[in-house]
Amino acid sequence: MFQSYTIKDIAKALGLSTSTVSRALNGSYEIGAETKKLVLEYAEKINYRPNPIALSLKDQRSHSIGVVVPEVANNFFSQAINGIESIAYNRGYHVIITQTHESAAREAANVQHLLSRHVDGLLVSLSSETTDLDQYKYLHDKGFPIVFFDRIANSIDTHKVTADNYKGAFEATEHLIKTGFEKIGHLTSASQLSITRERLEGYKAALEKHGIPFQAELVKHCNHGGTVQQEVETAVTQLMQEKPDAIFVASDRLTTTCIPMIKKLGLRIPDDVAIAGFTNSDVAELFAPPLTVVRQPAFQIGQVATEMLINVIESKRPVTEFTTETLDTILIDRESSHKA
Amino acid sequence: MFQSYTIKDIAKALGLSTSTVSRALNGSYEIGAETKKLVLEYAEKINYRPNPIALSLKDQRSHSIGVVVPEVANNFFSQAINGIESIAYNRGYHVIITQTHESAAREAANVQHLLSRHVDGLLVSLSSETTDLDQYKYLHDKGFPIVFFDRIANSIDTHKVTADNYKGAFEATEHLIKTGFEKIGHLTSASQLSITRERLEGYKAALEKHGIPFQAELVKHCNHGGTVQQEVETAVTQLMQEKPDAIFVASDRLTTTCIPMIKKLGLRIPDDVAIAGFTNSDVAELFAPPLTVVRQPAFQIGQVATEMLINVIESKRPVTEFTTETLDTILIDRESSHKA
DNA sequence: ATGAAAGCGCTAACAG
DNA sequence: CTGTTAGCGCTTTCAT
Repeated sequence: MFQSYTIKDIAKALGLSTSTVSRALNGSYEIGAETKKLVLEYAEKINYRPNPIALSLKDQRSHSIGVVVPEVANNFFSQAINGIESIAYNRGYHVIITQTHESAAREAANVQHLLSRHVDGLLVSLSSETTDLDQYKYLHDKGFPIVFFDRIANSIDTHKVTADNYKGAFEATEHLIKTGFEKIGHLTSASQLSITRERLEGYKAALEKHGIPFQAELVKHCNHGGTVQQEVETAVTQLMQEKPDAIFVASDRLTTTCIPMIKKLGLRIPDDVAIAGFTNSDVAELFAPPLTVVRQPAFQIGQVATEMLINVIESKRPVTEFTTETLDTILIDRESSHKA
Repeated sequence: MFQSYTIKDIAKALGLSTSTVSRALNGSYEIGAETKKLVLEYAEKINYRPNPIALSLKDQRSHSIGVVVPEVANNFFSQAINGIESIAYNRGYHVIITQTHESAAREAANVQHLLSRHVDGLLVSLSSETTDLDQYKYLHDKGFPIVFFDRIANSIDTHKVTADNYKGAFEATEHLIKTGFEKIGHLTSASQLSITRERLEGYKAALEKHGIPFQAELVKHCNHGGTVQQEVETAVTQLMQEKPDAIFVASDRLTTTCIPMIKKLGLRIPDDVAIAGFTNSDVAELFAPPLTVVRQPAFQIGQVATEMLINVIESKRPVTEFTTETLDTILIDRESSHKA
């Protein structure tokens, strides 16, 4: 359909062999200076580009990395993908993005799909439904490069990158306490997710530090992470029956979806109930009221994870030492958490 | 690094030739039923997956499509990408996404990069800086499949998919007029963009229909489409000096960025100035005040564009008939456009 | 210093 | 019905 020049074309045009051309192009030393110059100039002239597919076939590497995320149309993930792209592009990899839509089955299918495409490594943020990590364990044991980010798999010893969820949650909760709220609810995602656990711990720690007893009935989980309207509605309704004076919301989607529901119940924010939540929305400032948020360094998380992954991929020797990078969150204080 | 089985492994294990195995796998008729069964069962058992790279090399197709968009972290584009992915995935293509960040130079580099990766076709939404379309013309003339979406190139006769920008703008403007506003400003992006032109036309047509004279000083352009804060600030300030009683904003990013600026000028929405604007934000309802928006069918636009592109790619004969699909927008009426 | 040839995984034309 | 062979574009021995 769209033909570009090959090494053969150059060889023919210059009366050389393909191997000579190849050597010239690759800056090999064992080659005549003038021949080399000739080849390079001609290649430049016809705008020669090596065929990456042929290269991949040769060295068994696709120069692509697979990304598995719950949703693309989500502030956190689109920003993270932005970071992933920026690094991958510079290091000569392309990125294949797949979405799980929070389904474990879809996630497994995506991983299979990516493997069949021979990606060189995987960047994964687990779906909220995922409990079975066997496929990742299997791959990792075989030496296949995997880096988890954001929603990580604790039981697998590989590179991981997250925001400091514990600290972010701690700060948000403490902020609410210091502002004067006493009965603080917690709206969060599926309990098996790492982010859910870490944020819950941060929430608990802040309560404890300030001598507020933890009450299990003030914590409500949404197992589909806010993608199912009904679920959030139920959780919010139940939570509000406990009459908390503030809520700390633990995920991007939940933070935005819970607000209209609270309003629907006839409650005013922050007069009846204050809100602080994790979100990477750029427009939280424009909300009624402007939203107090914990913001994750999504772009950097994407970048760091990609750096790590490509380092593993390009490592000469099998990697056995793995690290977990934790990046700071930012708390932005706005009206939704102010005392009436 | 991570080895999977090849057709050769199967051939060896079963004492057959690779071509027989290939035929069995591809369901060729000229093959013994039992041999076929044998091969298929064994392939199934070892979870054989054909190497797509080898296939690509063979038939000179990469089974990947290149996407060129301004930004990923943008409501409209992330939703469109979602649509692109959904179709591409089902039709066996993978998607390589690149971002121009509204730079023409970056756009040209991205196209080159994608071509060097031998993508089978291109899905393009132009940057606001792009005026030179020569590279696209050249490719298109050579028969290379390109589909433009959203921000299209009028001078190139290929498939295109857009929202009905004219109608969307007309409806929004007419809505403002019918609500009772009389001096309606228009905040929009770079004038060379198709979406800018079409929306401006819709705006003008609505004014004309209702006997309101068009005033050029009520139209302000932001050449970087809202990515540069300063530019929006200048445009908004200048526009407000004309004292419009309503503004129709013509792009996603601008709609959200202009709001804080208007507030900063001490103006209340909609009491001092009403707002209606294009945006695909999911949270426009939560704004203060809730925002009247024109919403584009971003997901479908992505889907339709991808369908078209893959059809061209897979067409046996050169495609010479091109169509432009126009999808309806939705006007959602909320407080920001209500009369005091 | 350069060319010939093999091989990466797969398919298809060509023999049998 | 099945095996042999060539070839996609490129690199890399192995010869020369």
